[in-house]
Amino acid sequence: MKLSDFELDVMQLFWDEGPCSAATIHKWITKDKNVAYTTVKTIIDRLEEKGAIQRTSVEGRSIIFAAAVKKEAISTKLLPEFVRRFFHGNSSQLVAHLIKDDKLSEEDISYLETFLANRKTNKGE
Amino acid sequence: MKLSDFELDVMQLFWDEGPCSAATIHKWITKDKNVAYTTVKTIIDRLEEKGAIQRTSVEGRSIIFAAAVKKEAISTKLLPEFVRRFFHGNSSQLVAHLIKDDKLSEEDISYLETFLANRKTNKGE
DNA sequence: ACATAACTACTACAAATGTAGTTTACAGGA
DNA sequence: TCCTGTAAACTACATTTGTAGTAGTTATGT
Repeated sequence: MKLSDFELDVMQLFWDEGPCSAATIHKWITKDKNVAYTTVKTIIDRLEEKGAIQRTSVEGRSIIFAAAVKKEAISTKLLPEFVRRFFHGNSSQLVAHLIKDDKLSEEDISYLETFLANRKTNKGE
Repeated sequence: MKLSDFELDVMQLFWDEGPCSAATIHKWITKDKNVAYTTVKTIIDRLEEKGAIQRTSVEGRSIIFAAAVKKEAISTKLLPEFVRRFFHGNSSQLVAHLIKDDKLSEEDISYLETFLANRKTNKGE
């Protein structure tokens, strides 16, 4: 399933905020860019056609949609492609890039340390 | 400058292999997928229009093109967007994802641990 | 000098994408 | 019950993208 940029932005909201109506998505989207309700609705229609979201219920006149594919499923497919394209398929180069560009905040670093520590613990048994 | 998937694949070759002709690019591309020479030529024409590549010389009947934008410039723009989309703008989650998916070797991970440790040391003084 | 192969430039076209208007239907308030 | 506003469904359209054909031109070997 191939999703466009705009479609991915909408999926982002379904993934992060859970099931909701087109009107709600529109409300969120317009915080970033000014698009008509019908534009968002069209994207939602296409996402439904593609099977990326599905109807779960109805609230008044509004249809409630929810993601039908996991974010993981998409990122797991796109990440290797991204790494291939810009880092010769070598993930460690990507990490090096992040480090070099100082993209890792203190918080990121703590998170990673914890993550690595836990990993080691689990490995050990 | 927005480049399509196919355009990025061609840029990849200019970036990695240096200046070359459309015929050469075509030869490389067809290792992966079967497309006509004119298709590749069209992509090259569009890349030139977009200013992503430029003519550097002529060899016989062939025009030699070379990348006019750095790969870094593109990845530096696309990576944050990618991270925003799939990892809440949080680079460490991307790294964690790579580790979880076994995309990093033990060596990569050791390197990362060392980096994290050093970083803390440097911060402390 | 000429023919020919190959390379460029131009044209074409369907599908996808971003964007939004128009029409229809119905939920909910007066 | 009827009106009205809102949401869904459908239609529209320019641009981008992937894909390739055709026509024109020229380097080069004979």
